[in-house]
Amino acid sequence: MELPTQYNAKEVEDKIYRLWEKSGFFNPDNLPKRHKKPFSMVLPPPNVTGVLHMGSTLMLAIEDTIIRYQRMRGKKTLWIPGTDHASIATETKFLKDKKISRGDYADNRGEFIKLVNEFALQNQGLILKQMRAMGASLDWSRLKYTLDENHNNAVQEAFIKMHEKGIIEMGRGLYTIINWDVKGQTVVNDDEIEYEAGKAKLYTFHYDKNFPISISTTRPETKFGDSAVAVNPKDERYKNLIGKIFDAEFLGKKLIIKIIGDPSVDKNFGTGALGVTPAHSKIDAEMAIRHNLPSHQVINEYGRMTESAGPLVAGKKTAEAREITVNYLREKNLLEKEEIIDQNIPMAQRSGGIIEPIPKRHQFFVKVNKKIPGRNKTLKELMIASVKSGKIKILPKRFEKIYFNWVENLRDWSISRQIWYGHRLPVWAPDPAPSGDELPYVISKTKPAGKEYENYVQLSDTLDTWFSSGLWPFSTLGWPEKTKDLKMYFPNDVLETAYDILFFWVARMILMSQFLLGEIPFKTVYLHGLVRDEQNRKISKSLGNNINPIDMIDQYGADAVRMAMIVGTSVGNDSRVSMEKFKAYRNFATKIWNASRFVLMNLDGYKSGKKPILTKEDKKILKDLNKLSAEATKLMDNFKLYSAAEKVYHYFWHTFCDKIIEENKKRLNSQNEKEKQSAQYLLLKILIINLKLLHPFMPFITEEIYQQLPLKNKKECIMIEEWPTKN
RNA sequence: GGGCGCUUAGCUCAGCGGUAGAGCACUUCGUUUACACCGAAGGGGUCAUAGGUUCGAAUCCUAUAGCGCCCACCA
Repeated sequence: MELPTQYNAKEVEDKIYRLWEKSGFFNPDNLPKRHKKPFSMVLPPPNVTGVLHMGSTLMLAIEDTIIRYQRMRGKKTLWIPGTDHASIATETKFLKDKKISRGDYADNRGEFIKLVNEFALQNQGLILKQMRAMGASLDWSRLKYTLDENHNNAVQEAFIKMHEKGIIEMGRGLYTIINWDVKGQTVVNDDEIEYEAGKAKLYTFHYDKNFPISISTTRPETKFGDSAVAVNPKDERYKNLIGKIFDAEFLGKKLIIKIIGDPSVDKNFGTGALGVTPAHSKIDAEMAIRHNLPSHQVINEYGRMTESAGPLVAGKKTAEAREITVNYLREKNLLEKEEIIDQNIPMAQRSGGIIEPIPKRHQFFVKVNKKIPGRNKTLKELMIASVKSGKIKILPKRFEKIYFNWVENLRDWSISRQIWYGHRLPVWAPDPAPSGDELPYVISKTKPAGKEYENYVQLSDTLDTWFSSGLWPFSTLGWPEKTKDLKMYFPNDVLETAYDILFFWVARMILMSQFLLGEIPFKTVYLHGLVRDEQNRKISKSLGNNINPIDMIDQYGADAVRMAMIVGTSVGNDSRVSMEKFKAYRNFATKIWNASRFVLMNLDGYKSGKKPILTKEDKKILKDLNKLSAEATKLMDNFKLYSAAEKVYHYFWHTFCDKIIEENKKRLNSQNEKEKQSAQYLLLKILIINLKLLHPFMPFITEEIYQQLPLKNKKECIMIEEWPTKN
């Protein structure tokens, strides 16, 4: 048989992938009988508008390796593919791309959604194709999308169930301070904020000449909304003022300021007195509730001053208002001090716009500290117990600590978004909404029937995209229906993802699963790190160090790319990629190819199935090989993929090729048929075992060679061969 | 401010209580009919520093220094 000396990955990969797809074995329903015990994972669904990047390449390499290993171990393996509509990300991208705003479609939301959806889906085929190019053995017959009818239904159902139990609640209006993304025109959750290090001026001043205390602030423009000055109750300087109420005139605006004592005030910061602005600070709002203070909103959703900010600044942008305020204070000799301090500026992760804390009505929240009726536990407690009990194992273990730390400090999850593209809340309310904080509303998937609901419309808001993603491990299996898949494949065995979405996603899945199914969503969480370039920089477009994985696959082959991603990458740690690495494993592929070619070339007269006489030396070699298999198995079971890959690599190249093949060349050329047969048997045996051990890592080349081997009991493909634990 | 990591051969990283490891790079040699995307031989580390525990420490403990990440967001 004539094979080229260099392995042509490009030619082989398409052909082999088609062979696998045709075999049907990506779908566990089609696997042979020996595959009984289920093993399931979901693919973290990439954003539908995305393209494959190095991070997703790493993810696919790890997950496919795990799945292929488990499949060979005889598991009934299910790996579900899907894509995410990624509401806020996609809508932001769409608006930017088309240079329009939601306002342009104010009267035609339907049309807007249609356009975003088209925009979102136009690239879906590309990312799916790229996953195939990596060799991912995903069950395409179960392909899901987060806007599928079933998933949509799951989202509505989840909302309804959580609302029923009082775990989802509407916020309290004026005293509910949310993070408002002025640029993106939506509420965002605490963890969607990024802080930019910066400097700010801290101003110390009196509201007016008659006011007895001076206060410090970095945001003078918010002071129009003040309703109190808080001091520490133990602060001797102010003790006797507590409880008094003063009228103050602040740039033409009349303020009624009560002096309150609150232990949260730091005596040593600034003047030790804090102007309380309930409408524009979460901490102040909490204080206002404790002390029963009124709240006045002075900044609106567009980052401009409201009417209640008074005549001199109403309608101005916050920055202008600040300038006017400071100038005024300076002129009137009310400004005591200006100092520069370090301050981090909150920015919206998606839009990059400034975050403005403002009050907002009719917002829904997941209450994490509320006891769930009938279970007497809070979501927080359930989330912690899932991991503390050992039911969920997080790898590497240090992330368990990080997880606990995060969950313990978790605050209520704000889930309403003013985005349009996404899952709309199943909430109906009168249109127009009555003024005031109270809103009569009905929870329903469709418009509630009845005369009294005639003027009800569905709320405009959609749900935080992570609310939807949190359902993924079971919605993909058919939940809320009681499907066969759900019964068989839930909880998932492994959830593999990047550590930077531990909170966003992993924690939310645990929350949702515990609440809705009373069960953990998965048993093991395998976290991988970031992929960096050879200079340890993050890979990003702006740095220009972007490596396109598809180019790498074209150039070096998918197997080499997969190995380069896996070897040298331990669980939870960042890894680096470089051309050298790709090259090294491309060379390894060639080595595998040539060694196999050599074995095949020397099989003249070989009788398969007949076991020849083996020397002591041969037996020792096979025994060592057993040891290797056992070691690799143990490493794989412990998710030490990098280590297993390296071991097999090393054995194949430096033991099998450099020693065993070399030492057997003489025997292969021997005139003694028996000796020749023994050598042929030995080499072929070692080769096939190595191919199996390598298959999860380098599926294409091992399959291509397997297809050409003369074997007894040959399976349809190496993909469903038995993983060698002993030979 | 709180937390978590990392520091081992030139580079990237394993090892995590029993005489220092891998890949890549480097040096020398080799046109052996599988492979030069190759082979053979070889050089190279007081495992960040200082203490401690131990018969024995890269490995456990405590400090120190440098680097990195996450969380909080003091008005």
